[in-house]
Amino acid sequence: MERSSTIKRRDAVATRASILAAAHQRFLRETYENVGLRDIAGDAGVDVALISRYFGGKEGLFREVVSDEAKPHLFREPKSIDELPGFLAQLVAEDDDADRHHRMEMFVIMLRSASSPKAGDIIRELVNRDVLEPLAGTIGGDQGEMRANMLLAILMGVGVLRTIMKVDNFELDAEEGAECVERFRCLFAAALTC
Amino acid sequence: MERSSTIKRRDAVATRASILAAAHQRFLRETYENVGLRDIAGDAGVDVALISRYFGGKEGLFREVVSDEAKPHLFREPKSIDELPGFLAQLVAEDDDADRHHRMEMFVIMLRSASSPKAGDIIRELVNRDVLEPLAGTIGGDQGEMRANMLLAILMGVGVLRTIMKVDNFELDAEEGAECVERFRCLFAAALTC
DNA sequence: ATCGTAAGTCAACAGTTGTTGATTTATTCT
DNA sequence: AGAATAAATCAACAACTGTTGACTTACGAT
Repeated sequence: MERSSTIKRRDAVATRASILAAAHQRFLRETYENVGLRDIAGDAGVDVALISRYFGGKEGLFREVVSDEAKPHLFREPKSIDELPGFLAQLVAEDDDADRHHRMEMFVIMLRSASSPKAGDIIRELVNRDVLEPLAGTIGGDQGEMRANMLLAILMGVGVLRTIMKVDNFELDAEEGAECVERFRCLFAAALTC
Repeated sequence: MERSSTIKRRDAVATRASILAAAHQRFLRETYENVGLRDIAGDAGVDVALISRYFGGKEGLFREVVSDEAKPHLFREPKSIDELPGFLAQLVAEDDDADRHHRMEMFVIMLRSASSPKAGDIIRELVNRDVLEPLAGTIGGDQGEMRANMLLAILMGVGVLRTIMKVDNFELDAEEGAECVERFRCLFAAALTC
């Protein structure tokens, strides 16, 4: 990503970050096994060997991509149950905010590689700890766990349909944008109450 | 699948079916690229070369697995919009019926390999033609397309959460089973009306 | 200025993968 | 029974994967 046109200085943390950024973009668009380390290395402008050297292998690289970026960005903020539908609706419907955009990117990365045997374990652990449990905590009650699952199911379903099935018929122009948010807000509210 | 303990007779259509059945089971549990032709051949009890010979390659095999089985089993029956929520709810909540079971298996196969570049094209075509368009037709109206997308999103989200993320906290015991159906029926109804 | 250490490069490895050609075996028709 | 055809097998290919070791280069401290 950060290829300077001048002579490249030797900076370990810079190249590490460069690899991480390139890996993020690749895993965003391809499956875990369809992303080659040579592709990432090519994008980052470094040698392939450095990846296995710095991250201990492909699995370690993927773990660092999803976990280090997810922690501060996923579902940490304490939302009350009342504003939860609106919050989730904005998350799926609006893409302009940088934070929301990053959140959805993490979701896509997770969805893409969730089926892979190696990446799947990493993702499952992350989803349970950083998404499902906080969400169930916010909802509360003995049905909180199940409600959280239903909300996440909708969230993921939209993600799959959009980025993987590439259907994307949820209109995004400005006038229908607000209507789309409201529609999803209503749907999330129904998942919580019905 | 059909390994007789006696001497195996030479039957082209039988081994073709055997390969197809083995491939179905493999693609049900692994991603397109994680399923090796040698695995399938081993399960079917045939040589690897036969697969490329009969189906023209891995891509052709996958196409035949998803398309030939999907056609008569997916969403062909003409449901009215009123019984649509109940129909979909039973589909996701109850697994006892053989037809419903097969339907959900096809969904899982599609979800597993949707991210793969080669398998994805095949699946997208199938989803649009055999699921999304009939569904939008049943719903009708100018918003039918979008409503169909929302329904499918929920359907897929549940599938992802269950079979890929392996969360599966939707209880399935007999007493809560009916409650689960009702909950999803309500959710699908909300997606249609809100 | 020089030595030591860290950063980066190169080449090759061992293991897969899907696919294809030549060959052998079984079945069917005359 | 014998020839012709289809079915199944074997072996090997070429391309690709992630990973490792040995080597070279640049940097910073003494």
